[in-house]
Amino acid sequence: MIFVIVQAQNQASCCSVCPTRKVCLANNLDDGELQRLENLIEPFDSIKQHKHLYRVGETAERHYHVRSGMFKTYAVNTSGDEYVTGFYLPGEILGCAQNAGKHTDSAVAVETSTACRLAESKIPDIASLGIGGTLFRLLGEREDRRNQHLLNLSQTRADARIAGFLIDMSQRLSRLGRCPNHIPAPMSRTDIANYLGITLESLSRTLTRMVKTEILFTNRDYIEIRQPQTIELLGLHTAR
Amino acid sequence: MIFVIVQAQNQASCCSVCPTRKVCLANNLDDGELQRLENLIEPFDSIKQHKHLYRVGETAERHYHVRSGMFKTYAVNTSGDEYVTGFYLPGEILGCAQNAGKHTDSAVAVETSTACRLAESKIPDIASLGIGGTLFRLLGEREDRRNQHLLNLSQTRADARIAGFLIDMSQRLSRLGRCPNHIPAPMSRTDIANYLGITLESLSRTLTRMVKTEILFTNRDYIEIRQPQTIELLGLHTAR
DNA sequence: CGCTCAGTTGAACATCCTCAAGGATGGTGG
DNA sequence: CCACCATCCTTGAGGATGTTCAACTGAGCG
Repeated sequence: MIFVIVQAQNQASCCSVCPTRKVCLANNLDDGELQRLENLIEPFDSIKQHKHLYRVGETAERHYHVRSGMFKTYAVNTSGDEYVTGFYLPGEILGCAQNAGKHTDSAVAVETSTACRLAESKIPDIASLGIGGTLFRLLGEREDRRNQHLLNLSQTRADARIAGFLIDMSQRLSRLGRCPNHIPAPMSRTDIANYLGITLESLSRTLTRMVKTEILFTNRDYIEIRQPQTIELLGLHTAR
Repeated sequence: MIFVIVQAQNQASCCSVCPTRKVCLANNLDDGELQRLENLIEPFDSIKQHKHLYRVGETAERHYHVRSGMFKTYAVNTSGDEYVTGFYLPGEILGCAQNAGKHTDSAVAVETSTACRLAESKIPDIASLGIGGTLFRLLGEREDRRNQHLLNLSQTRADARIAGFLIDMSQRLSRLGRCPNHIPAPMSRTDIANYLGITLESLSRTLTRMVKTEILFTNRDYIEIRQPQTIELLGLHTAR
């Protein structure tokens, strides 16, 4: 009986049956390449809600690829304030941000999630698989998202920041083949507000207003975009 | 006579006599390695004020290393608004931000400057020189600065953002062996305000207030930090 | 059932933004 | 060399927006 369970887990850890296969490194590989990739990747781990994937200051030896669920990364300043620096969906990479070989942020699961590990030392092997390009594409997209977030934070209006956040999530969900108007929100409102650089109260008030005007529908678990075109307009709008 | 001038230029383009040698890729190389590096790097170009190093959408074939002066990078949104995404000092790398092989931002000289070019195709050769580590360190520092900027923008107070900016510039100047309290400002106030996500007027007013309280001294060309400890405090302070 | 914590709502206040006008500076042409 | 102009920067007043502090609501859980 135990044996059966173990076998089931092994199967589940295989890239060939991974639900995010189409959007991660395993994209566009033939069966032989896929098997070689599986030998390079460390079996995925299940990370319980609020458990850390890694912490700031730890030696950065791996990249992590989200397989299911959601992670957030955050940094803490000298005053002890937490700053949420990113949310990560399946297929996305985290753990790259490092300085002098140490992680410069911490990563925690906002809901029970799974992630594959890829040792940095294996990156040359990855490149030889002909998927170095995919790796760099993923890293490039990550950089691009960070730039977008930066531009988003240079806006002052709360509704514009929220819209920018929703648009970003929306695009990333479409890429996963999921509904772009149904934004899962397993993270707390505090986390979202923090990520957007506004207070919890501002976020709450603005969301409430957007629900009243039927731009959104929200509950504890998700945010539903009812008027995508309005959100799009708000996101483009800059306060200056 | 012409020959003499050409020879002088060639000498100047050599890493061995480069003023930023100690903070760029040429760091810690012996004479032989230095010569091999010089063969990989394209001779530096002088870029006149307001001239572009590259533009968004162009094929990203090279990294650029600032040799002297200062560059800014910026993006333009669909409404035509400009967003300054970074300022670059000697020794720093720009041109990495790309998506699908195209530059996602534009780079322009804010004063007459020089920059070395490094073709991406040469990066494997760079790695073989044993300075791949230095390249990744430079890239890592760049990533780190971007993260800091992100955290800076999540603050709402103009004085905190300005302080964060000055602290960042200060640290980068020290690394160059230059005075950390004398911040050159060849870029316009508009550029700085834009970079900090505040209006030109807010920047101006806040700077004026800081000058009146003798925290700073400013003129068109530079910002002098008179009370580093006050700036430090403001930078740590978060509005939330 | 009551506790706790996340989220919402309210009122007063601080800060920033907008629009507008007034300097200062650097370059150009007479 | 100086007057003029364009541009950049500074300053002012009023309105919009976000923050703070505090009270309240509601869902989840022992």
